[in-house]
Amino acid sequence: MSELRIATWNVNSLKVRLPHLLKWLEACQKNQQTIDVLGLQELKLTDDKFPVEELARAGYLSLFMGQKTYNGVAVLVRQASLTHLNQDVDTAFLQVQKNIPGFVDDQQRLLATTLHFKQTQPIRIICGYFPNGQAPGTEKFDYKLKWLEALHQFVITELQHHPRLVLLGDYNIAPQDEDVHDPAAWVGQNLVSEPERGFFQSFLGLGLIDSFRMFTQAPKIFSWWDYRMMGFRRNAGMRIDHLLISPALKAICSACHVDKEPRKWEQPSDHAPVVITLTQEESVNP
DNA sequence: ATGGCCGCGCGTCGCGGA
Repeated sequence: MSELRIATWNVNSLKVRLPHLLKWLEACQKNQQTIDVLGLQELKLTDDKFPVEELARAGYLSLFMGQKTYNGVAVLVRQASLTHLNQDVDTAFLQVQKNIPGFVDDQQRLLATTLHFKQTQPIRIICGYFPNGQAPGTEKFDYKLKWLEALHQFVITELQHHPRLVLLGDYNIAPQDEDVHDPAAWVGQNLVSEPERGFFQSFLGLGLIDSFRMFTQAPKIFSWWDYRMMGFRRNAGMRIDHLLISPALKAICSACHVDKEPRKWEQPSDHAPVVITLTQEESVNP
């Protein structure tokens, strides 16, 4: 029996958070919870500043698309998890798509790629940093809805070509009231408003499954906590980072959890990583 | 305790984040 772990983490500046990232990857490995694929969001750096070498020394190949100050996404894959035919950057990241086709955007928010593993059949990864939206009624909110509509169309096409698909990232949407620390205070606001939740449901309507809700979870599990007002200490958070999986992956998905540990460290990201485990009977591509 | 943040940039406050 072999396992594959796929994670998402908004690091809120990779420059500041690289030590946390390396420490977390190492800690996971030490705990027999090695991360095989990691989608990162909010790199906040240009491509020339991406820490390719440091991550390579940690055993990971990197696909990334950054910009100055804002946004930026990456997909990391553990080299040792890839088949022997996919051992360098050019062969590891196949069928790369940068941003949403047909959606003109100067913000770097989406990477899609296909990975070929030793442990299991190929998997399509779509890593997104969904727009924040600021507040309903603003231009940024309109942009968020347009981005979501374009993504919805893109995912329809992707599912036709890639039955084994994970749509992961910082969705900036808390899908249900149970994903919000104080639902009454947040009614109609950004991250929980009806149109945003409507788009989240529309992804489920395509057959995607919220991996987190496949399993019994303790109440009040969140993935983001505001830096202000002692959000983390009060567990005043939201669950806005998600891994949606296609039906073909549902049967082998055996766990999904938020790892709060890195949020407790000094100078943390305001988001915690979320991890899914895929369990396969045996190796298929030795 | 009802309120306190953080990262970035030709910056020393304003913006964006969520």
